[in-house]
Amino acid sequence: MSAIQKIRGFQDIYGKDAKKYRYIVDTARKIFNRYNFEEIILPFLEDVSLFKRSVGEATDIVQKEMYVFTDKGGREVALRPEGTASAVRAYIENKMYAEGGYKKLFYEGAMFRYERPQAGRYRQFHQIGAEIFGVDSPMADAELIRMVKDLLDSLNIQATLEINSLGSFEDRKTYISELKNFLNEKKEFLCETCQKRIETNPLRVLDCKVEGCKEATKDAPVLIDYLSQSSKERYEKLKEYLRQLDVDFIENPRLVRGLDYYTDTVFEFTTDKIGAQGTVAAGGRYDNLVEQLGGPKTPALGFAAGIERLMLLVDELPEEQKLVVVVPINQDFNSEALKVSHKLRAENLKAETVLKEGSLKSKMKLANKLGGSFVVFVSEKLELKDMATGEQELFENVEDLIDTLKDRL
RNA sequence: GAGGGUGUAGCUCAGCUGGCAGAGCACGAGGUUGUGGCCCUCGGGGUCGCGGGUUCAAGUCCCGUCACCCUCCCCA
Repeated sequence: MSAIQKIRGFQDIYGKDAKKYRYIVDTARKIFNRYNFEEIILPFLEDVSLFKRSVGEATDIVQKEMYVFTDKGGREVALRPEGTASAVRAYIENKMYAEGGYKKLFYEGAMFRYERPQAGRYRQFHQIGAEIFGVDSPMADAELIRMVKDLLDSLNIQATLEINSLGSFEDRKTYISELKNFLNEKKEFLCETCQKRIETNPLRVLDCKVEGCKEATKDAPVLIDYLSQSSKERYEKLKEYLRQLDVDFIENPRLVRGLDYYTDTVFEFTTDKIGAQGTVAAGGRYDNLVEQLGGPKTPALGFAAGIERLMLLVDELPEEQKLVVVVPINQDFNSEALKVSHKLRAENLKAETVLKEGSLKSKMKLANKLGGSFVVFVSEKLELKDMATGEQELFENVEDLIDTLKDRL
């Protein structure tokens, strides 16, 4: 019988990695909570057209990377490739706009994209993200970015923040057609992929790392010159607020994002420490999306961070609660040992009963392997051993032992 | 979707121009019949990723396939 393997690009996260995962998510929860975001738990499966209409019909995500299938009811469904579309759908469907004011949501969980796996890129990967609905002011953009920075700071991750403004759809449309004209004139100097990108993703050409392309696009039209007055002002405000919040940033006039729905502010936190997939968190504003998906006109913005990528950058985990290993010295004391562990746990101590029967020596080896800081020997009496010093102390009853343990842990 | 690399013990890997499948670590038992780590002794472990081919003989050569890693593309 050959063993079954996991699906390509999918992974089991366990051991230290699971701890990192949990640590990252817990940290994010804490910080998002401080900023008064509410959690929303979103479905993994959505109607395909949700993503077609939000992420964009022409994007790689929709064209090549979605897990799409027909369910038993004949519905065309997709495993979500990202979280924003679902959040927006939920915002509209649950009429959260009717609550008045504005709405701040965060989510966490698996996303699915059928891509070739590589470092920091999986077919099932996990994101933490947050969205703000109903705020027009760039104050929100600044606070959102500050919040992402808070998260990275608490995880002790250094990343560079790049920002840009894409303006409105209209601004961008004019710009893109100008850019296409420019690129078509320079076509012969561009690399093969960029020649194709002129039609598929002209903004991306400006980001190309090939020297020839860099040279050819040096004098390319710059998006910011095409922005409306209000977009420019918004962008200036954002920069002012970011400085006020002590957020360092680099302006990258060529920064674009791969999803169609962005307007005005876009940002990206990147690092060069984890290989080719350097973007660790990214987001921006999407003022048209809610309306585009059938809701009332609502300005909105958000971001998402890749948990696996953050995991590559986290090396220190917070200290865990110390473990007490309860060892019956022989079988006659098994039931007493179970009771002792039970009592320790009832007092919020982390206890492991040695569940293997055998020589005391083998149980001690196990206690050591399990990482016990203390061992409690259970016989006619109770004896506490400090595994670091080897010192032992006798106790008349569990209560006294617990008191001593609480002091020492 | 394109290119390159790698699959041998639980882990890290060695195995030359084809000729008995190995090491270190880890694991188990014992040395101490009520005490871990260090040390010593002994021991268990392999369809050499999978399928086919060449050969007297394949871990080694050839073809296919799957998985992983890396790069491009794209993105978190």
